[in-house]
Amino acid sequence: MAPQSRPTLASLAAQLGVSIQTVSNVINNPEAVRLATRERVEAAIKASGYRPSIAGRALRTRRSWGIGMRLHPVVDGINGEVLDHFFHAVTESAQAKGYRINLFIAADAVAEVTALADMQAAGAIDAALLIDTGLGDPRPKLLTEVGLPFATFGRPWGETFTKHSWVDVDGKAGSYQATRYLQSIGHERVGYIGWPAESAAGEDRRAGWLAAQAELAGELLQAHTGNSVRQGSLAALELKKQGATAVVCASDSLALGALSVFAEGAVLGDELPVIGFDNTPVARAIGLSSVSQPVEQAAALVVDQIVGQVNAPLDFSAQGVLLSPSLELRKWESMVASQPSRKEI
Amino acid sequence: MAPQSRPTLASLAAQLGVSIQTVSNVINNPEAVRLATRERVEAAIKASGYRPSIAGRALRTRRSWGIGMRLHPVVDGINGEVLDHFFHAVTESAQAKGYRINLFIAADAVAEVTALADMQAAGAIDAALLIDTGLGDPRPKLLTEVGLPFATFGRPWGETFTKHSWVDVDGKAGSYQATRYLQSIGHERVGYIGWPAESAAGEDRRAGWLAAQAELAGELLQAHTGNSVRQGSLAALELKKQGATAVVCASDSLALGALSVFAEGAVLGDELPVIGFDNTPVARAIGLSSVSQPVEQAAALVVDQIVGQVNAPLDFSAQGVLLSPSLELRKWESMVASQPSRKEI
DNA sequence: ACAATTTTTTTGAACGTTACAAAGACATGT
DNA sequence: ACATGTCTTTGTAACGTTCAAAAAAATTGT
Repeated sequence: MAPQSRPTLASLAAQLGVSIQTVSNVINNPEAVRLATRERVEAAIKASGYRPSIAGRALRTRRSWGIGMRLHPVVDGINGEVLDHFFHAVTESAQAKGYRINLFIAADAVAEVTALADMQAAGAIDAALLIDTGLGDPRPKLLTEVGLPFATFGRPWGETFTKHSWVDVDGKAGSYQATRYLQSIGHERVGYIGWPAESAAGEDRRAGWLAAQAELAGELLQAHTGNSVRQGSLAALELKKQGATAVVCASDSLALGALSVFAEGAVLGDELPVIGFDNTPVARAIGLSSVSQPVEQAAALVVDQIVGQVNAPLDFSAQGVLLSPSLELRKWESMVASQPSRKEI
Repeated sequence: MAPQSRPTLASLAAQLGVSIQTVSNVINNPEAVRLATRERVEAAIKASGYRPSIAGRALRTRRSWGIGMRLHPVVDGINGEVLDHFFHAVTESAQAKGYRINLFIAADAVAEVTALADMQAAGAIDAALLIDTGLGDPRPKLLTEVGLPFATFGRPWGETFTKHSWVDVDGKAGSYQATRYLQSIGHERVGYIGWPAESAAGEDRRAGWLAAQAELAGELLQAHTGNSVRQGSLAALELKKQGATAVVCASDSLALGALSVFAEGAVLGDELPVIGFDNTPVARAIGLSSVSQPVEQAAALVVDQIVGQVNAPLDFSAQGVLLSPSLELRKWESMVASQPSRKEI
């Protein structure tokens, strides 16, 4: 009634001379309304710019259309780009299905679950999306106990608790492909630079290289280290000493470091004997080949899983999907990471 | 009543033998309740794990405690890290004040405003946070017309519409400081590598270098280019030809490129004659000096501004805050970006 | 002991929506 | 004309919360 206030079902109904329920039906159950009435109501809705109140709707239906997602601490930055991309894709997929992403921060896994449970209790979210599952991750079990629907980006590692929906990328397949490629262009002694064995995803990536190199029955040249560029360089130097002529790396950061060792003598346009992981912008800029994760597809699938669970919470057909990454081949484009031959520029 | 359902004010009240309003008061207006009653109610609340329904609350109070924030397309990645950090800090600040961040995506500025207006109409958000203001940005004006409280990270550039709250970092002061530092360690011919003149933030950063170099009355050596590492290298090469001995760059990406030209002959531990901007992890890894933005402070302030506007929408005391960046000085740590002298490792 | 005052608690209504059931309109077959 | 069935519309109630005002209880002063 008040001129300033936003339109509601009641105000529209009064204006049109129909009942509130009829207007509601036009929105939620159009087939139940006679065509003539429907069109009249739809026109009024459009003209008024009416939007259903999510509070009113949530109160009545007990659905918030919110998905809780923890914003992890800023990680390396160079590798966080994959998560960045994933975030974007998830938000897009969720939005397309009518869901909104609710961000929050938490200090650790337990605090994350507590925060999610609180948000659920408050009716702020219908489900959660977990990122970056690790070995023995406690969150899936806890969330299941709480009764909050969820899916994870990252498979369940180890035996802890596996009855949930997840999407992950097959790191093993990626590094296998990368290693085989380096072999195919003439490298027999392909080394691997990766993370400590505690990292489940890291071990997965290592397994692919291992499988490919084992086929050649040569010496296995590998290094476990941190994720910095510097550490990549140091590890690369060591592997080169041991006779490696090329390396597959667990990340682009490590690959960037390895370049300074393995790109020696190469000129712009060459295929570099180093392959990274995650296909970050840095790799693109430099012309570094890298294993690319199908981030958008993963995001779409994980949102599908979440929506499915929200709509059918009883149907406990938890499923996992393992996506295959692809190898992005490139030639050296930029002179970073080694002294360029000046004439090439 | 039902054993499964979550506690509500009504269920608590019934259980305690008090009225609903009393329980509500314990939560929102504790001073109004007698101590003995209050403690009894508080104990029951804690024991039951009760959380107020945000839907019920929002419906009644017309406050959603949501802040809309657009997730921008993944940018360079190497520089997006600043935004990443800002996102994190904003979420943390907002959460500490009881607000939740609602993510969404939009194709362009107009779509962003439309989406925000829709969310406001639906009662999903109370306010918006705009990021990355550009020259002639249409959003502040549009949002003001819509009547949605907001603040921006980024000052209003140009004359378009300035009556709004904002927080920004003084890029000019940062590059001035950087240039002066390079001068102080012996460089007279400090060049500048920046972005095209269309970039308002870029021009701001350039202005600081300009001011510092103008004081020496020497030749002004500068280049406008894109933001890639490669372009940084090319520009650096050109400036070096013209006689520059050091450069200040508009970003760490550019600085990374410039290093391959200006770090020639340097050894690990040297102070590099290149200074970047935004203090990204890459700069940290390499040992590149960089201008650091006070991201967390900016986030806290912009959230303060938003909360202030939500609570006092009539008080139109739009204010801008300009924060000073700091110069992070480093010494060359990693061998990326140039051939390392092998013995140093 | 009682009126006046203050403190504490309760009552009733409303925020906007949808589920459910019932009523009304309309057509069909006898 | 009337019962029967289908299609369309409407009334009532409820989701959980807070506001405003009224009622009840406790405190104070005389």
